[in-house]
Amino acid sequence: MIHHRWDISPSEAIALQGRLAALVRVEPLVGEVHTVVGTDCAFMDGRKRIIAVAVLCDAKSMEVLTSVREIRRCGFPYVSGLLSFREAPAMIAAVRKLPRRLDLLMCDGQGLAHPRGLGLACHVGLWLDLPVIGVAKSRLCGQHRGPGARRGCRAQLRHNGNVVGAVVRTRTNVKSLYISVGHRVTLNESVRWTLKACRGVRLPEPSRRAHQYVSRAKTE
DNA sequence: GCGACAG
DNA sequence: ATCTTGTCGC
Repeated sequence: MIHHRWDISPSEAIALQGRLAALVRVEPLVGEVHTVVGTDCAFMDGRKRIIAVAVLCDAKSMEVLTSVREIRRCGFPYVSGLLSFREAPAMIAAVRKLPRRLDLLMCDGQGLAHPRGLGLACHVGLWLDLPVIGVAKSRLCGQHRGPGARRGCRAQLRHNGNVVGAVVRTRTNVKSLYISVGHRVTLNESVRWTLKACRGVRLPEPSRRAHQYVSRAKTE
């Protein structure tokens, strides 16, 4: 069963990740991608509440079509490797508020590039049964050679002998991004969509807009 | 014991 | 993530 309780202990969460990881599917996208959604979270009242934002963009122009938000009380502490238990509940609720259908989702964090193969992007993808790409700004696990300095350069991210993601230079001479599969998409498609969505800046447009919106919403 | 550690 | 202003470089 994919759906489960979220109010569990860190040790129970780790055990659960082991079971859920086996359900993640790496497969080509099905059908055309017309819309791409970006999500991001921020904290309010000194981490007492969490706000999640989901921004729906047109896949062709990457223009924003709609955005929604969800505010909840924080129910789980930040623990490296257990990020989804802290952010996924609010993030999932926000995505479900979107009025239109979404074809692809970008999460701010790792997908398969996770110690137990179940990063935030995988967890959200399984729960919603949607194609999800993990777009992280820094490394959680695995090693890699430095990708070239030019936009488009990439390097394999491997962990325990497996390729779990790609380190991608989305902008020349700017810190690279850690891309990995969340669910129902391949690593190559993930990299291509990420590059396609970066309009001259480091972060893909849906993610960048989600970050802007969540920061703004927090101050209102 | 020591260093690493998504957001 | 969050606390925070201006500043250096492409």
